[in-house]
Amino acid sequence: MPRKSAGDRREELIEAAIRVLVRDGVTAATTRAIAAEAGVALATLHYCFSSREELLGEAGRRITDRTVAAVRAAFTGEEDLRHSIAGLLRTFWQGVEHAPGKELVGYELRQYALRQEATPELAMHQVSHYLEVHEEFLRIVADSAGIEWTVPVDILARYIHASLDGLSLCWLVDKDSVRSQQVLDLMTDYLIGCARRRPDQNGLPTRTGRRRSPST
Amino acid sequence: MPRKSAGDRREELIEAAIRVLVRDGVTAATTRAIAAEAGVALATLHYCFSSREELLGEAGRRITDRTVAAVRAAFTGEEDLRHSIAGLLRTFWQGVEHAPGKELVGYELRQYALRQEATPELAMHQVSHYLEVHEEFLRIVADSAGIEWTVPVDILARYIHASLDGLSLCWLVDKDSVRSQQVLDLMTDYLIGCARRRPDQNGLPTRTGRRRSPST
DNA sequence: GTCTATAGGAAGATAGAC
DNA sequence: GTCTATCTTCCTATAGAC
Repeated sequence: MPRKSAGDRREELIEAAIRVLVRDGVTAATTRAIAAEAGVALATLHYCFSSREELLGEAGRRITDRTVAAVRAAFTGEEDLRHSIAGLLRTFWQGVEHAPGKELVGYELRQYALRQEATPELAMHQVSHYLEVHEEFLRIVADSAGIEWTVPVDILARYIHASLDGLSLCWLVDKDSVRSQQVLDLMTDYLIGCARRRPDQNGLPTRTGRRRSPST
Repeated sequence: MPRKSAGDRREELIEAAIRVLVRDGVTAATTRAIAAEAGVALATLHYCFSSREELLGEAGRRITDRTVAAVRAAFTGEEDLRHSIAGLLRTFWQGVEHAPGKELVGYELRQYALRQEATPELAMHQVSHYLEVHEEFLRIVADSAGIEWTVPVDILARYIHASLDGLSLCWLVDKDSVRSQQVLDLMTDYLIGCARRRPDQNGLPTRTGRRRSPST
């Protein structure tokens, strides 16, 4: 009833789409369901978006961005290497256990994008952002704990992303939190083995705390 | 036109469903598409299966069983630990790179099952069979190379499954075979670190080659 | 910009003749 | 056991009044 700009409506519809996606999944996120969730008529949705695919794409990108921003905000490096790495893994893992719906729809959207062949960018968006944030965290850990990685950071980031992603999917199926935690401990041990004391850089003290991406 | 037993038709329909699933994905595997692929009328499908869900469940289970059987047949342990572990990972990885469609539909079916809430067993079937075969391979590697694992085998199996699964999904998106291989090398190194020489068991020679599951 | 109404189609499943 | 024809429901998307 109240008239709003197309931009505002788009906004509301995207948020409504996210709610439906997280609650009921991609297949259930029909244009009708989303319009109903937003409290507007079906035609209004098509006035703001050219197609369901466009809306789902926007919603998907936003879910990724929001998740990545959340972990970015939650994570801080520590001086103790083990705690720092464990914290990195925990930051991601808590997101999974506390919001399984979000995690699940992340997978669904990735496959939705892979099958559409008109939206491979959505899948890439998701993966590349996760890889980036892992790289960033690895650098923070290294800075905080005063170490350097013996393995290229992009490879290590890919390794962490893959392992966490696969472990999440496994947990979504069997909900075995105990064994999952043991696997996380395993990963922690391995990552510690990939670190070596940083050769002293003429007295410069190691920086601690957060490090913002130096150039974007 | 030719009359067959309901059992034979079921068989043909399951195989047809698998072809459609691998080629076009879960969403495209409609009852009509499957019936057409099998060359029978739509009603024949519903004569043999009570619902689309039942048929997809059967097809999904068979895909898993077949994939697991294939890797089982392809893998053999070796005396050299590194080669043995690398072989284990390669056995799975080749399946991914050579048949991305199968891999992708595996993910899709898992999520389909997770959302149906009437078929959680399909997802469990998939995960538990993969975990089992990894456990089995880890034991074969240990036997062949004459080592023992310093980490519980079920945890190590979960770790390998999760990492391979996540890496596959990542590769399906960005197709970065080079970096994926480097991650596999990383995993190999780590697994080697989880092995220790087996304490000599009063002269018994280490068994080499395949080991069939001792009791089933 | 927002709505009601509807086009136009594809989905799962069934009826009933053969 | 197999078919054609159809029911019913749900989908995406649009037409056109307000």
